[in-house]
Amino acid sequence: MRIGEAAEAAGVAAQTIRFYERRGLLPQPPRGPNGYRDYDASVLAQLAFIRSGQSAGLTLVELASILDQRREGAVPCAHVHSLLMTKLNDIRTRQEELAALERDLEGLISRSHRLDPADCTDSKICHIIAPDT
Amino acid sequence: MRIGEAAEAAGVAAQTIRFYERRGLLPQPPRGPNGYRDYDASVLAQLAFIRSGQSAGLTLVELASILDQRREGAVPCAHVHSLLMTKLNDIRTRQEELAALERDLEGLISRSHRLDPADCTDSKICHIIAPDT
DNA sequence: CTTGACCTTGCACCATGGATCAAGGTTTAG
DNA sequence: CTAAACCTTGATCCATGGTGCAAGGTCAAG
Repeated sequence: MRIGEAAEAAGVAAQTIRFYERRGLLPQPPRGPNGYRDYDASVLAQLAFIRSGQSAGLTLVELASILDQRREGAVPCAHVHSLLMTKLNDIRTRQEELAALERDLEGLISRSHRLDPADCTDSKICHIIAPDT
Repeated sequence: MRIGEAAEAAGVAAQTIRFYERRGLLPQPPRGPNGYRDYDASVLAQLAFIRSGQSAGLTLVELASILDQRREGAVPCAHVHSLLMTKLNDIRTRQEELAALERDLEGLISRSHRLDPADCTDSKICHIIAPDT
């Protein structure tokens, strides 16, 4: 199976497959006499895995580490579990940051309703966004 | 006031000031006979404004648009208000995305407790992260 | 005169996940 | 034979917000 067929079957661009190979997510496939990459069906499972992993918020580097373990013959479950736990923690932290930012923005917006544009002086540039009120 | 003094007074690196100038956030200051930038105090207000704007989640491009309006003599209040509203919407959307991702991750993690590593076949790569269950 | 601190410019680099282009080789169909 | 469609490599670019380096000019103190 050539790269274009694999790409179409997996729903990604052929360039993306080469990119994954360079990044170590996919192993280097055997080549035909013309230098073309010759894939077997397992590449489709790996591409599907990458997609699922990405939708779970894992980065390509993290997915590469999982695929590496797999290729070395290990069962990556424990590693995956710890990656997922870390990711979940990151997400919760990010959520708190966003919530804080949301409160800030709501404050600024409600303040903007009380302020008079005429009071917006050059020196402040914008009195809605004022240096730490 | 030279760039180093301005940088120290504002608490940013001198290179950052040059970077802002290139990005259009700061106007090109007059130069001394030696070619050195010669700032007046207003640059400090602008730097402070940039910091506040950033902490409100605005990008440098957005802040540049505000500062541009200011320099053209306009009162940017309406523009700022619309930027803030858009930003607030973006944040809420992002929060929902993160919440969905959090639920997905929790599902995967709880599933990982029920699964047996022995069932983790090569073809699936990792049965915790399985192509769309 | 020399040293050190400051300034100038321009360019390259960091991570992220690819997209796009250039210049050429191959294969397949008409 | 030729054109289209596919493949190869390598390089460059996107946005974000800077950081760092190199090579040189300037200025004040000792």
